[in-house]
Amino acid sequence: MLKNMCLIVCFNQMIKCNFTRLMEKNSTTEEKIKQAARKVFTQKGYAATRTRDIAEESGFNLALINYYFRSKEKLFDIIMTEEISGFAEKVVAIVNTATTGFYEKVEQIADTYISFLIDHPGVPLFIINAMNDDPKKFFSKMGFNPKTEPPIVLMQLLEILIQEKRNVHPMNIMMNIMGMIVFPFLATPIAQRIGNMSKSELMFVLEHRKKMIPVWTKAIIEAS
Amino acid sequence: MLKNMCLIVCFNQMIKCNFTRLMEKNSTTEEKIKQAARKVFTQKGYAATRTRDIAEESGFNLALINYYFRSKEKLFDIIMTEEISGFAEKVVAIVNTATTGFYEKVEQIADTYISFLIDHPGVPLFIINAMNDDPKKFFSKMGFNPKTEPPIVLMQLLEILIQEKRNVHPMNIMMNIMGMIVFPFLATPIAQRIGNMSKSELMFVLEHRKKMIPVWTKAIIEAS
DNA sequence: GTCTATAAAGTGATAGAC
DNA sequence: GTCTATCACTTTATAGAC
Repeated sequence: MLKNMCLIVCFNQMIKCNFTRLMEKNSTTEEKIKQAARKVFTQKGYAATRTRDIAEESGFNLALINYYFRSKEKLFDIIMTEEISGFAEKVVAIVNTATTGFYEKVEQIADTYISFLIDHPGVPLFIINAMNDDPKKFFSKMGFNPKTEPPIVLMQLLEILIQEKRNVHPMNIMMNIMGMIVFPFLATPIAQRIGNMSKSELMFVLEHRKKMIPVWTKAIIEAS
Repeated sequence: MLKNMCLIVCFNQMIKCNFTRLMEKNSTTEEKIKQAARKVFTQKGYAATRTRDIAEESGFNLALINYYFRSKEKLFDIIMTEEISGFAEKVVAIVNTATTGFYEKVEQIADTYISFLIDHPGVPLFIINAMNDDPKKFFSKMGFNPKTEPPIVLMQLLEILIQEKRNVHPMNIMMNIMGMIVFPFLATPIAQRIGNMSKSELMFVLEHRKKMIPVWTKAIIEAS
């Protein structure tokens, strides 16, 4: 009988423990505050958000922000680092594979990124601001340092340009590719106001870009 | 003798007056504060700049900002409006002429804009932030309202796309053109760090873009 | 862990002397 | 017009009760 009781208690403990482990990632106070911070920081930027905004958005008290994260800046750094890795890690893998060719990589990047950005349209502006605000900090958070070898895509592109005797700086091509992927998410208001586009129309245009960016890239290189 | 004195005084007054008129546009206190404000606002954005920063940058006292401009926000609005018109007015003229063709316009815009942006590299990020921060305010300051007819370029592009039976949304082409012009100025840190480019190298690349953007545009359209 | 209350510093704006 | 001094308010951060 005693043994049975013990087992039940043990079992309940186990359930509780696993349940907690499963839930905690999304429902801890700490995590809730982080989610609130991510939302507000992404929307308004560092300077314009007050810790009170984050507290309100999280549903918790102002003091808890400092209890969990020490300061506004430390919290921001965590969010920034996460956003950067979320943005970068997808691409780093693709960009540094030797087994795929250049155009194949462009295809993968365009597809992966645009899908990601459709779900996180505020990320590009957030990242570009963080990058311009403090480049050194940004690239170190990104795990990039001057000694890092240039990514394989860049080498592959260079090879194509040399082989085909194109007269362009590879960075000019890379900027076009990055711009084609990212710019629409910076200029959404233009599309909406001047282009007079509805949300679904914008969606259609963005989906179309996934397919077209590799094609356009090829055309750009061949015209150079 | 009295008459001579009078003439001299008059003459001196005239000199002084004209001299003042010539100088005042650049050396009035008001103008100096505006220049300081432009610099700081463009560098750090509205929320992150303190009126004290502007005062220090201008060389004048904090109180003079309110004396001349009533409030931080009113000063910002003036700067924003000026930046927007400076950025827009160049293009509006080009974009709405019926006498030039589409590709000719792209040529002119690329050339004019990139030259302008080389001298004012902080403007694109400033404008994009202002636009995303408060689109309604932004477009009204820009003199654009929903009733405004779409610019002539857009019509000309549409005509080309229909005539050549291209299967793209015109906005997709416009975003590429805008992105090709503007994106390098948002991503300068990438070029410098990852591309490891010196300032002169970056300059060379940017100059090359002036010529290439029309060519690339044509290639993109023909590949669509 | 979470709250209330408050300290400590910052920030926009103004009054008043010169 | 320009400055110093200061007010009024906001904002980050912490102390201490529960």
